[in-house]
Amino acid sequence: MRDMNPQTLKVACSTCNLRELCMPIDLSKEELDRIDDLVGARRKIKRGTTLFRNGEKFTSLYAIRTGFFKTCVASEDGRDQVTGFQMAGEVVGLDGIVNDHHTCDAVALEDAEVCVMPFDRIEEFSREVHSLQHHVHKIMSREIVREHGVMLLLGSMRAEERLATFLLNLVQRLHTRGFSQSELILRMTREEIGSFLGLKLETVSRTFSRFVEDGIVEVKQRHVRILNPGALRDIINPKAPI
Amino acid sequence: MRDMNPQTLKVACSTCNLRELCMPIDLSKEELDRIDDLVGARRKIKRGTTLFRNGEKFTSLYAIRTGFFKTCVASEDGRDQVTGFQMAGEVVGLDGIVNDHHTCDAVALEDAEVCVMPFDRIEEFSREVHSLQHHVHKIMSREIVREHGVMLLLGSMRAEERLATFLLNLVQRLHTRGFSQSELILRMTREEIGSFLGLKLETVSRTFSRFVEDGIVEVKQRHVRILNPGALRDIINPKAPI
DNA sequence: CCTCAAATTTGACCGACATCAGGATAGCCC
DNA sequence: GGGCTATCCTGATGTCGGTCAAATTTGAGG
Repeated sequence: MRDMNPQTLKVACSTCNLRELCMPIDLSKEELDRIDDLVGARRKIKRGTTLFRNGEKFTSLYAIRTGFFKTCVASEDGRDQVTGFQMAGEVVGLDGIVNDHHTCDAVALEDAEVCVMPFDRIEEFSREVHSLQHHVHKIMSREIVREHGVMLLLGSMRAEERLATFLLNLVQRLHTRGFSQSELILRMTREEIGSFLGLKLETVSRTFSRFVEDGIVEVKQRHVRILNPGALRDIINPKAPI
Repeated sequence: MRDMNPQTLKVACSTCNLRELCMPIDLSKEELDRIDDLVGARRKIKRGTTLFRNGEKFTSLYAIRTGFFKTCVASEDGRDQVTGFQMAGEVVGLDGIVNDHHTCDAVALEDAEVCVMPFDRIEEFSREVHSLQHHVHKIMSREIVREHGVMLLLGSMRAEERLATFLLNLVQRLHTRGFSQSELILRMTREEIGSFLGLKLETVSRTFSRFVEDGIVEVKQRHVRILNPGALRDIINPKAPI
C-alpha cells in the first residue's frame, strides 16, 4: 500500500498545495515542522467504497486531498439521509469524536485520496501549537454552522429554493478551489441530491428541468452550466415587490 | 449585577451539582482547581431576552445552569429556523467560534442562569488539562451528531414521526436530569416546535390532537403526559409486518 | 371581574411534492 | 457493436401538510 511515487512520498502539510484551504494558519518554521507529523499516512479510496462507516472505531480525522465524498446517516428502519458533500481541502470524521466510533458513513463518489490525521496526535499538537488548536475548533464550529444552514434549508425552503441553494453553494466552493464559477460536474446522482435536500429524485429532476426551461441553467446529465446565477439568488431570496 | 447570595457567590465547577452533566470528566485535585477558574461569571437571562444574537462578537461559551433556551438562525429574507432547544447542563455558543461572531440567536424561553466561560480561557486550560481538551472536542462533536439527527428528521420523516421523535428526545433529556419519564412541560410555543420540526403550528397542533385521540399522550396546553411511549417509538420505527 | 392580546384548536380547501409507472439515455462489460 | 443496468426524465394521480379562517382558551393587566 506504500506509495513510492517520490512526489507524494513525503507526506508534509508544509509543502501541500492545499494548505491554504486545509490549514490556513500562520505558523513559525518550528511549528510547521511539528504540523508535518500530523498526517500519519495517505489513503486512497476507490469510488463507491467507504472511508469509514457507522459503528467503526474512531481514530482519525481525514483531510481530503483529491476526490469527492458524501456523508450519510441512517436510521434503524433503513431511512437514509445524506448530511453533506465534501471536496478537496475539507475535513471529515468529526462525528466520531464524541462516542469514539463513527455514527455516519463517508462514501467516495469518485476515486479519492485523503490525509489520515490520527486524532490523538491532533490533540497532542493542539496543546503545543495554539494556532492549530484554534484552527481545529474553527473547523468543528464551521461544521456546526454549515449544518445550521442545512437545517434552515430543510425546514423552511421549497424545492426550487433548495436546489438553487445547493447549486450556488457547490459552485462557490468549487470556485474557491480554482474551478469555474459557472460550470460544474455533479459527482452525485439525483437521488443523492434529493436525499441531501429532503426531496425525491423525481422532484430534483423536475426542478432541474424547470430551471432549464427558464433559461437559468444548462443541464446535460451531470454537467451543469449556470447561465443566470442572479436568477438562482432571486429564487432563494425573493426580491420583495415595492 | 453582582450576586451576593452566599450560595451562588462562589462560582465553582468543582462544587456544582450540574458537573456530572456539564463536565463529566475525571480530574485530579489540581485540575479541578484549575477548572474552577473557567467560569468567569454567572449571568441571568430574563425570559424572552437573548443570551447572544446573530452578529454579536463571540467571546464565550455558556453552560446553562437553570432555564431553557432556543437557538435559531434566520435567512436574509426573514425566514426563521429553530435549530435546537437547550436545557440545564448543555452548552451554547459553539457557532461563534469559526467567525468570531455569533451566527444565531439564543433566546431564553424561561428565566435562566448561565455560566459564562470565556473561550480564550477554555483554550488556555485545554492546553494544560488533557481531559478538558478532549471534553471540549466531545461537546462540539456531540452537537454535530445531534444536528445529523435533526437533518434526518427534517429530510425524511413525516409529521407524526417528527413530533414523536421530538417528544421522546425531550423527555429523555429531562429524565437524565431527574425529571419524570412520562411527564413534561413544554417551554416553547407550537410555533417554535413547528419551526424546529419544519412544520406549521397548525400541523403541530393537529398532530398533538391525533396523539391524544389515539390515547398516546395527554395534552393540556403545554403540559404533556406520555401514556404510551411504546406507541411513539413504533411511530418512529414502524415494525415491519411479517 | 373585565378586557385584550397571545396562543391554541379545528375546519375547509388547496397546492407542492410524493408516488407510481413508462420510457429514454448513458455508460459499461462482453 | 450489442445487451444490460444505472440513471434520468416525464406524465398521471394521490396525499400530506400548508393556507386561510374562525372559534376557543389562557394569561396578563387594569
